[in-house]
Amino acid sequence: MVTPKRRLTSVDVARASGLSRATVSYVLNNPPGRNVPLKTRERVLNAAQKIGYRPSAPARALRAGYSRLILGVLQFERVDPNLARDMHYLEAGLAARKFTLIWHVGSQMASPTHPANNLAAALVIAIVDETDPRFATFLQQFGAPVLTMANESIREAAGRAQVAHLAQHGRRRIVFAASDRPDVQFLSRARLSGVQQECARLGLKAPLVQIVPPTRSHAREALAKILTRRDHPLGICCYNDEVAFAVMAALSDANISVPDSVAVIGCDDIPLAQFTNPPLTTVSFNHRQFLDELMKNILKASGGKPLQAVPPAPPSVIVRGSA
Amino acid sequence: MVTPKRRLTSVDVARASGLSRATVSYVLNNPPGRNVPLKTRERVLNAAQKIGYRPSAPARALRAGYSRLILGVLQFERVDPNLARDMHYLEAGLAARKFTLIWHVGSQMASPTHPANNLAAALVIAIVDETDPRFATFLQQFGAPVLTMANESIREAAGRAQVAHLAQHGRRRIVFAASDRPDVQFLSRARLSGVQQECARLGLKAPLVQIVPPTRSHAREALAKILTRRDHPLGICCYNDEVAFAVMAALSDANISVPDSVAVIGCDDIPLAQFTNPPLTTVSFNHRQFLDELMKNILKASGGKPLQAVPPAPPSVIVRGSA
DNA sequence: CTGAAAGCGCTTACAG
DNA sequence: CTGAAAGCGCTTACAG
Repeated sequence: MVTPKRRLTSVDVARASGLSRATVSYVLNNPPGRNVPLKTRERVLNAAQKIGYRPSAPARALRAGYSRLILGVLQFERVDPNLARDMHYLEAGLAARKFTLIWHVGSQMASPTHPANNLAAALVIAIVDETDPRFATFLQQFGAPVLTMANESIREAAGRAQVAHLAQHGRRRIVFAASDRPDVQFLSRARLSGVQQECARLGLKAPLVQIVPPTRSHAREALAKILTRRDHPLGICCYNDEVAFAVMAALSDANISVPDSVAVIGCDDIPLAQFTNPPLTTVSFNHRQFLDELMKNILKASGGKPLQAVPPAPPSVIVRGSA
Repeated sequence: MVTPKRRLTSVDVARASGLSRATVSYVLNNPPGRNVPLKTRERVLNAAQKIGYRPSAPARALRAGYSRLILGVLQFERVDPNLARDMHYLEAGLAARKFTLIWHVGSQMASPTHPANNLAAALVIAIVDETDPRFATFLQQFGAPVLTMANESIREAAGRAQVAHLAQHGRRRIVFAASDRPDVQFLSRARLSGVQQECARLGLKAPLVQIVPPTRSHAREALAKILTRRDHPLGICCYNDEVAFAVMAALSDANISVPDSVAVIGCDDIPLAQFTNPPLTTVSFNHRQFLDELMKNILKASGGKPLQAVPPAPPSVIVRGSA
């Protein structure tokens, strides 16, 4: 006789184990103050395993009023190998506490009533432009407390560290090489602000700002004018390592020696940074400490406690050769 | 009088609009064969908007037995700027059809009964190592049809295209520069297979295989022996552009001119590829066409139709200077 | 268009 | 440990 295919429920586990639905649930959820004998536990778990039972997350979430889902929001463009490593670390920590971290990587700002967006997440972690007011609205739609990870002060600190390093190595004229990507302008601004602060503190002239397009020929043209200024030893702070690659290529094309004539410093320490000629000096963020704090904060917040700001660890300079 | 905070339900919308719960649902879901007059529609939508109603996804999923959630599974390490662009395209297309694409990026293979993993997704799109049998088990736990995107034939085609280009430019001795990253070995193998096929087809000797570590000094050492072989004009097919960066740096350190002495070709066409000296010749995938096919397939599959393999478009060589 | 109702699968308080 | 039950919020078939 052929039984029609049907979702397996806790009733099936109860039947298969010869126990009650209540006991099945107690075993599977381990509520405090309910000690099911080991033998009974095993009967339940074996039966569940045997018939291939998987509890329904929607039903659970509906019943509980919340889920153990944590939703990360970011754009794929923001993912670099370092961030990837950090996110694995974060996810492993959350998984150990039975939270699942899933990601919304979209640029799609769907309507708030769009049900598919309503995941009943316990918490939203946003790695987005917190200065963009549209994001506040967007994040609200998920109907969960929001923890914004992006952090202005750490970005400014990176800019300051770049200038401090260049100044220590005798550069008196600072250029900030900005990205032309619209989606990172807010990051770029914060970093520039740090560069400006440090120039002022050290008594240097205000930095020149030059947007560097992401293609070789355009980067070359963009930098041509600035490179004729040789009033002082030039140091170029790049928005990030990608921009630094473009700057290094432009300098190479113009036969300008690095770091003798012009020093270049990047930001992020991507794995490819060591492969420029000369290898790229850059700024590295110490995220580990930050993530540990963040994790504590997440666990608190998903338990209903209010969120608090997490202070980032200071960035450090990785000296390689370009500055 | 202070009302206690409570989740808003469709009952609240019914009350606020002075209509019935059934009507609210009909307006919000637009079921076929139910034509609610425009005026009534507006009353419902305005009320929902006004009180800030957001339907409960878990309740909906529980009722419907399925969700409009599509779960993508990949590792952040696999994300490059090109993939990011493609995924935005895919997501926008799905969003237009009211599907939400979310991502599981973890390496955590949680237990199948872990409820948080049970999202009741309509479909799972996996960008993973399909040759790793553990993934099959892992993906099953999501309890949805699985569409594996990774595709052996396109990878082999990339390897063949690399060799064809090098051979056309007079290289008779082919080296395959492999990655040492454990997580891409299966990709690397497929690409090598394509390289071997094309060498055989063109009557070249079987390619030498050299693992290239991702640090400059180790890459240099690894390539030292191979570079002494000058029996034939050498062409190096790199597993991807990252490996190509390491190879180019090693050649530069050894004062070997590219492409005169040794030609180098990458794979993927990452944005930084143009910034090596000389700029990197590489293989580019035409994903757009593939994604359109994939989208059709997804829509079919989430409607219960069986999945079918999607043939990829052939890759093309971007000629820049290194080969 | 309304109103009353069933039922998706789950957890949990309750009486035994 | 069981058994019967309620209720999370939703959609939808039904009679009116």
